[in-house]
Amino acid sequence: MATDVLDATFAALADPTRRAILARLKEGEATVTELAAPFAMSQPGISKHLRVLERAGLISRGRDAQRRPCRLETAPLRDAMDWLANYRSYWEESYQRLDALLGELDHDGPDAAERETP
Amino acid sequence: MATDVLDATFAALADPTRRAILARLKEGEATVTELAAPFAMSQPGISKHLRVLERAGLISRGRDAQRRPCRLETAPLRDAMDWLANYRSYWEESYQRLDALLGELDHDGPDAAERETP
DNA sequence: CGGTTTTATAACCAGTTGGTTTTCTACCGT
DNA sequence: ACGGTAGAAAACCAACTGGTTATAAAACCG
Repeated sequence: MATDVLDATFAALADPTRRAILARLKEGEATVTELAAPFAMSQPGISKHLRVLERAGLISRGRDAQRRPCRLETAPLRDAMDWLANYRSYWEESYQRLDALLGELDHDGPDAAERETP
Repeated sequence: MATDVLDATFAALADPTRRAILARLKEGEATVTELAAPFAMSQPGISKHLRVLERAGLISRGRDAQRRPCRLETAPLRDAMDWLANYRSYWEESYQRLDALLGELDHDGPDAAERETP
């Protein structure tokens, strides 16, 4: 998993407009003007965002006369999730420790193991 | 899940130095100089990266005399994974469709249902 | 052909980012 | 009290971002 791929992916995801565009593309292909409609932004503004998404591999574009329909590409999203998944065990481990602590408190009260002379 | 939280999280993750710092912190707490050691970068450079990570909630810092040990905080990583997980069904669906298509080909050949006058 | 629609490109601007060097503060050990 | 160590803060810089307007290119429609 090349670092600059993750760089581009995370950077592309760090903008709410671009995340909204991706969310819209989950519903299916869309043209640039369709994608631009919900936003109070100029068309070239949207085109710039689309170029960022395209260079990150998050969308691909076809041809339909004048239109350039965009479609979602999920491969980089999976790479990003794979990277994040490396941390899943870490936070689940925290839960396990918390669970164990709570269980111990419930049973014996705090520091039951360390107590010696009651 | 507030959008500016995801903004800050993804933006923080979009830098290889910062991702390497997080990876190091999986092994446990570390001081600034410990974190800086592997990089060909000035100490203030690392401090700047740490501030970005801290403002994104990805690390927290304690006190140990002059040292400010950093520890990993996973909550924003979970939020990021939650957001990405919304796309998991999409790419799995693609696999399902591919699976279905391959199964159909194997059984009846393509377009078996549409055939009428052989 | 001429006009309209769809998209891309260019040039520009303000603000942010990633890095530097220099300096400052706070704490430790002797 | 004093010198050394850990880290932060400030000032600066080049490069990149996110937005704009204006213009151009490509393909349709009549």
